[in-house]
Amino acid sequence: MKENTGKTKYILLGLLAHQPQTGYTIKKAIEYEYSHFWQESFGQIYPTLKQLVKEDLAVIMEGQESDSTRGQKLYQITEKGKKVLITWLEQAPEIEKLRYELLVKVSFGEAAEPKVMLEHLDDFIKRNDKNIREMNFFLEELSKLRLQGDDHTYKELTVLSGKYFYTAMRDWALEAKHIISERKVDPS
Amino acid sequence: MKENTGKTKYILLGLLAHQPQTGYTIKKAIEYEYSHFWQESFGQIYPTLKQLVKEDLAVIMEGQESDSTRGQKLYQITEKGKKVLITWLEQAPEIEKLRYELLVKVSFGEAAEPKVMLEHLDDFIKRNDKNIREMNFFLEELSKLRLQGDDHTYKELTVLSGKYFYTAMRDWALEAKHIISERKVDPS
DNA sequence: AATCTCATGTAATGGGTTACATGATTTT
DNA sequence: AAAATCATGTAACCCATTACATGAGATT
Repeated sequence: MKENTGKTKYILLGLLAHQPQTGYTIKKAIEYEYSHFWQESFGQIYPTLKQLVKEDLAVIMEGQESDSTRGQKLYQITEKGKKVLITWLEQAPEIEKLRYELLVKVSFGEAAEPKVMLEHLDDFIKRNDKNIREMNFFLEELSKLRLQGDDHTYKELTVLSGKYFYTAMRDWALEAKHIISERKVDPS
Repeated sequence: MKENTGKTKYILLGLLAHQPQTGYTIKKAIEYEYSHFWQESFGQIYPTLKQLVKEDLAVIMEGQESDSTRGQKLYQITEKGKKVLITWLEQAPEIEKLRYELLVKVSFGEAAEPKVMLEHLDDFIKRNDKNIREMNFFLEELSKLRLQGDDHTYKELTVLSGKYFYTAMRDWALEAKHIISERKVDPS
């Protein structure tokens, strides 16, 4: 088995710290709540869960399953796991590197017809608009929960970051389209 | 040798379309002008250049080196290479996936002391401010070149995207700090 | 009965960074 | 003479996705 010095381990600990879960529900949770800034595949999740158990950071909750769980394994974080999680949270996060294929294409825009980049930007704007609507929807949901005394401040912050991010990208693309169009009309 | 179905190939073609270059100058160009949205290592660049030659997308410029080039190989894009580049530019870019460790940590913020996330956010704000200043500097430089009749519209667009992006991230972090602090003072 | 979703897991493959190896030229 | 930079390249390793294999339970 691999050593796994990466981040998957800590994401899983963070999710297990919230509530005991199976590999499958962890995957679904990441897809639903983290996909705009993080992703994990089954190929990472299952081996890493095994690793967590091996390192005493999590245990499989045996017995007392009320309903007949078919084959699933419910993982629970240990005290040691909580400590490891907190230590990791305190460490400075890695400086983020982006890989934005759209921007690479735009940078080579001169080599193509202006229409090509304008179309890519249109698609990009649509995508970002969709994401902005999604972020707004989540913010409303979280705000409702808050009124019911159910606080999710930190989750809200990540959704808010998505809103800021997608809005900035959309606004940039609108300006970029404008700049390219101007130039097309008046190539002085 | 690897097949390399990835993007490296096209980035190199895009850079070679601008001017003939060596692997080394390509690396430096990517570090200087692309690092905020793309990166490549020597371990990718050199094998890919070989591959380009093998596929007739680039050739090594032999002879006529005026100054004694020590061991370096100057690569030049071929007509076939230009066609392949244009075809790639026309294809829709891959939908971008982010991996933002800071946001993962923030999402687990409840498990740590508020001070921990506030400090991470402070660092993040500083980093973004630095990047914003850098983008502004680049924009000024490009604007000067423009006055001299040297157009870099598409390059400017990518720098502008950086400015939008880093500004949005900084503004979000400022609001996030505010929200966490409010909550700390008044934990009703 | 067939199909869909739940559920776990492994193997193959790909893509990328880092470390290492080598040597020339330039700067201090 | 030593150190820094220029310059190319390979090997090891790591991380991650995808494809595949298996099977239970639920739905049509």
